[in-house]
Amino acid sequence: MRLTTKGRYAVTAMLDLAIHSHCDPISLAEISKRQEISLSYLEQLFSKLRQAELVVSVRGPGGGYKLSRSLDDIFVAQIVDAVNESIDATSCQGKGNCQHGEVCLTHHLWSDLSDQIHHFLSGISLEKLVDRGDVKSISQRQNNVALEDVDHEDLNQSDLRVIQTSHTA
Amino acid sequence: MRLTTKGRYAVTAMLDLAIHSHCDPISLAEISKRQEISLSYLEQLFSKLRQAELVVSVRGPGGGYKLSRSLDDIFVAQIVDAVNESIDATSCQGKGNCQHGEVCLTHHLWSDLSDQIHHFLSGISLEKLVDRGDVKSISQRQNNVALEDVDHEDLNQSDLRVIQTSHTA
DNA sequence: CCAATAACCAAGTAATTTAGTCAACTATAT
DNA sequence: ATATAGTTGACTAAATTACTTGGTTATTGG
Repeated sequence: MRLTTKGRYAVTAMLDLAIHSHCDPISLAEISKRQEISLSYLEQLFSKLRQAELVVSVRGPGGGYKLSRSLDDIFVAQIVDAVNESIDATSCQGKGNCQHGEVCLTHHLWSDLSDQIHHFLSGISLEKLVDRGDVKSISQRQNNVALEDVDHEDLNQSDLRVIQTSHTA
Repeated sequence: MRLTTKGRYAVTAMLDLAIHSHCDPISLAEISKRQEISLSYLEQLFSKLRQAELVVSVRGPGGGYKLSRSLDDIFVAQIVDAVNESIDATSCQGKGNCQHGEVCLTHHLWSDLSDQIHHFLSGISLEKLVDRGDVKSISQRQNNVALEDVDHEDLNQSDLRVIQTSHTA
């Protein structure tokens, strides 16, 4: 069963994208700053998210990533699936060959658990998350922190503008 | 989120114990043989299971482990908790300090998921598992295999008796 | 009593995975 | 042209898992 920082990072980044994306693509650099996830690591994750057709990329200046479809059509389970190979709790990846080609004693238990988890995460869309009160307030806090960080850095005016518009748009 | 071979082994071993324990304690060597789990590894796991008071040990010849209480009072969640430090899906172990002492954007999602998993596994007792048809048939298969293995080894008559009685009792 | 049994315990280790770095390359907007 | 930002691959440090090794203690049947 794999559900570690990798899957959490992916969902967090996608939720960040969902909150801040309106028309312009969002760069990984912005997500990296707000969610404090290594840029290079985000690149790896978004490579998989793109392969899973959950996001589309726009290259070049002003580029970034956009969600491939509407918020109510992207589910947490899909995101986790895209970066982890599965959220399967069995040792045999559901194949049922855990003990000499046959199922082990607890195979069905883990299979049932996998179904439960998958069902739960499949029911949660990005839209649902974005609409949550706690998510809204946490996002607002992150925006403020991000703006403070900008003050402490030696950025030029255009950098600042990009970050501010993505917050307030 | 930790739910790997470790937790699976622990549950499998406990279920094996539940199936075969009637009055006499069951040695880890027997469980090791039937479930194909390294004996030394089982020792480590049972050390934790004993600390969690899920099993009691009997030392010396004829010794082994017994469940500390009845089958309907031991739940899968307790077993996993005993060997993994938690089945928590959050990155902060539920403390809510995932981002600079405050909750991260997806904290509540993982917290909810943890509750779901815990609730599911808390509802499954060893008794429920033992009563399942698939568990019964798999256990029977394992007994047959264990007996075949005995034939291939150079064991004395008393060894054979111990294993057979534990199967049929 | 004593030897066999089986739990107990600590330390070490190989393999795997995660999380992240580094260095290059490609497409595109200004 | 040049800066931006995605794309890709290889590589690495740290952590964790899944063991192994080598003991020690307690208990029991002979």
